[in-house]
Amino acid sequence: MATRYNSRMSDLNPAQLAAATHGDGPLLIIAGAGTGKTRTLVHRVAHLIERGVPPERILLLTFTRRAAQEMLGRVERLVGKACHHVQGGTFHATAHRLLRRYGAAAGVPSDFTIMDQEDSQDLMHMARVQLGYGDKTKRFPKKETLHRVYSRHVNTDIPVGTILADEFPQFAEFLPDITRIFADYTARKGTRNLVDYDDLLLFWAGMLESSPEVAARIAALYDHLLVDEYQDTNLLQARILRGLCRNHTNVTVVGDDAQSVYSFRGASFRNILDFPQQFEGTSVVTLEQNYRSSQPILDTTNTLISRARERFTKVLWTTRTGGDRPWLVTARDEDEQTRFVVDRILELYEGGTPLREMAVLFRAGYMSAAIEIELTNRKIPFEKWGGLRFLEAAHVKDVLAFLRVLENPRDEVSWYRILLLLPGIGDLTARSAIAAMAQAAWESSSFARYRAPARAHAAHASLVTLLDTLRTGDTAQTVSGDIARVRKLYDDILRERYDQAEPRLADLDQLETIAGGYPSRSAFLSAIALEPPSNTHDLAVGDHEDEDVLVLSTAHSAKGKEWDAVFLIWAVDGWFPTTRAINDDAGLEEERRLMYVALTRARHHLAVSYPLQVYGSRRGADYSVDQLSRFLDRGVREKMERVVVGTPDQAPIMPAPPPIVPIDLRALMRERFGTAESR
DNA sequence: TTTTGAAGTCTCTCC
DNA sequence: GACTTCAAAA
Repeated sequence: MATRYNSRMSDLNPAQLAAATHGDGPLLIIAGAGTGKTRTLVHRVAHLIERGVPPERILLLTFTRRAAQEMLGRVERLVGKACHHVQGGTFHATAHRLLRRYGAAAGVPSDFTIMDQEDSQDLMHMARVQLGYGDKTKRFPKKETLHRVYSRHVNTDIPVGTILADEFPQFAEFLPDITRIFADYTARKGTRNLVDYDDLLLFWAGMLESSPEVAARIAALYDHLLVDEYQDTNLLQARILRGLCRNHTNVTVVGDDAQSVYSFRGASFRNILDFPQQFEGTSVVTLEQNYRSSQPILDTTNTLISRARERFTKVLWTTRTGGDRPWLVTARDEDEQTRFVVDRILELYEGGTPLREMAVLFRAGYMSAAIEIELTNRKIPFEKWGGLRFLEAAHVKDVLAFLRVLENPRDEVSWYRILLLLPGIGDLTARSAIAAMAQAAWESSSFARYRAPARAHAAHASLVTLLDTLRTGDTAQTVSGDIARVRKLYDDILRERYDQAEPRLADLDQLETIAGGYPSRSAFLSAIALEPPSNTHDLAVGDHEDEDVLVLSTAHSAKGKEWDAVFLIWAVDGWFPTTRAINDDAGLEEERRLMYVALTRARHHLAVSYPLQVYGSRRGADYSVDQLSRFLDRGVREKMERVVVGTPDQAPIMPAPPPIVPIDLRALMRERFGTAESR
């Protein structure tokens, strides 16, 4: 038994070995980028299993489902199929599983529906309108803002008033109104049997803190807890961990404060810094030897992150020698940038680097549009991670809404969405129908009994028929069968509503296919809310691991990954860092860490590019001259190789004299804070 | 009361 | 440059 695993352990360096074979008690692993963090965690799981810990009593919390699967796959290669029973997934998915099983005991009905972010915002909107904040006498926060404040409050425990004062001072005066809306929002979720993302965590923490019997049962499920990417967890998640540590303190967390990039959802690298205080007797292991990147790349990224205000000091080093310096590519404009990236990709490909070993990274999803077009033209296969998602498309959400009201007749958000689709029904009719159903305690035939106005008779009748068919066929029917039936009604509406119907109909075909893989409607609905397919390839059946496809990804979605060659595009001030963060120290620091994450993905080749001139309407201008990202300061640039493509001194092709737009600080301030200029 | 057209907003990151 | 929201017409 020990032989197999001992031989595997020889792959590890002393620090990794110490972490992997750590006994009981809390363990904090500070792991710099590319230092074999995953390898260490994988070996630790293997070690625990070999030591006799039952796999099903190990809980591995990761940032994405993909990360969990990848790790468990590697554990399997070490210890065999025993690891199949290791519990794993995201915090949210784990919370979901536990709530379905133990929620009832803690007062949470087990048949709830999960709302995604947009649903939550819609429900927030309903609360807002209901309470009479719809009229525009004064500037009042929109549903997105309301939801953001709410979510931050739940995840960080920061009082709503403080959040408003810090981040939305222009809305601070509305605190009492906002509090009322939040109260109504919460009540609505309760009566409609809806649960948002934050509730999943909140109820999990609640089960552990308020109900001793349930808490004991849940805490007794696991002997060892392991958490990956701990720098991206928030206070609520830390509370959950503490709650799980009733009977033992066998909790291992791994993270890198320099890679904390999710503060927008309440994460704080404080969690890492405070871990030793929260768990007494913590052992700390630091991993500093980098196995990923060449020395010149490391020199560049080390310099970049050395500018950070506050961090654990650790300098990554490698024994690898040689390698090219990263390129800093100045392109005349976006076209030149695109051409450079695609040409270089082909060059590397000709040289033997598979497409799968290359990635193009950017700050936000929409920045890859030009590259996508060019790749399509040149017939280079790619997949895109992050950015706008398939499931967020309006037509997909429409179809899902039908399934959701079947699953949860009290789902007000979905009812409203469906009703508005029907000809002859608008806002008012939809609300009155919903009110009638609420009156009838959401009894399933109450919609059929609703007396629709004359012009909506036909629509009402066909919807009643459809829902009846779907309800009665319940037992024998498949989820994709349900969707097919919904589409008999919906496809016509879709053609009516959208200009380019064809690609949208194709999306629905795909949805039908995915649904085929799920045993029940509720399993399907929960799964797609918690683990949405992250790229178009995930949607197709089967695995595509072996396919040779280039990756386009947001910097966020690239975290935890690595490639032989990495291209970071749009390294322009105002894009990366985004303008939103420029007046905010903490935001700027996070942007810097995000760029650090992006650049440290590269093993051998790294190119950072930025176009000098941008055409098109950005703040109303036809044209602007851009500056290199402030993060690539002189010290960083000295570690890089400068490359110029296009002819930058050539006069730009454009109408009229160049209306160069300086950043108007006053306008920005006015936008942020209303009228006052001082601050 | 719904629908349609036009002005206005605001750009992100993810479970 | 896309999507939402607001206002007028059917």
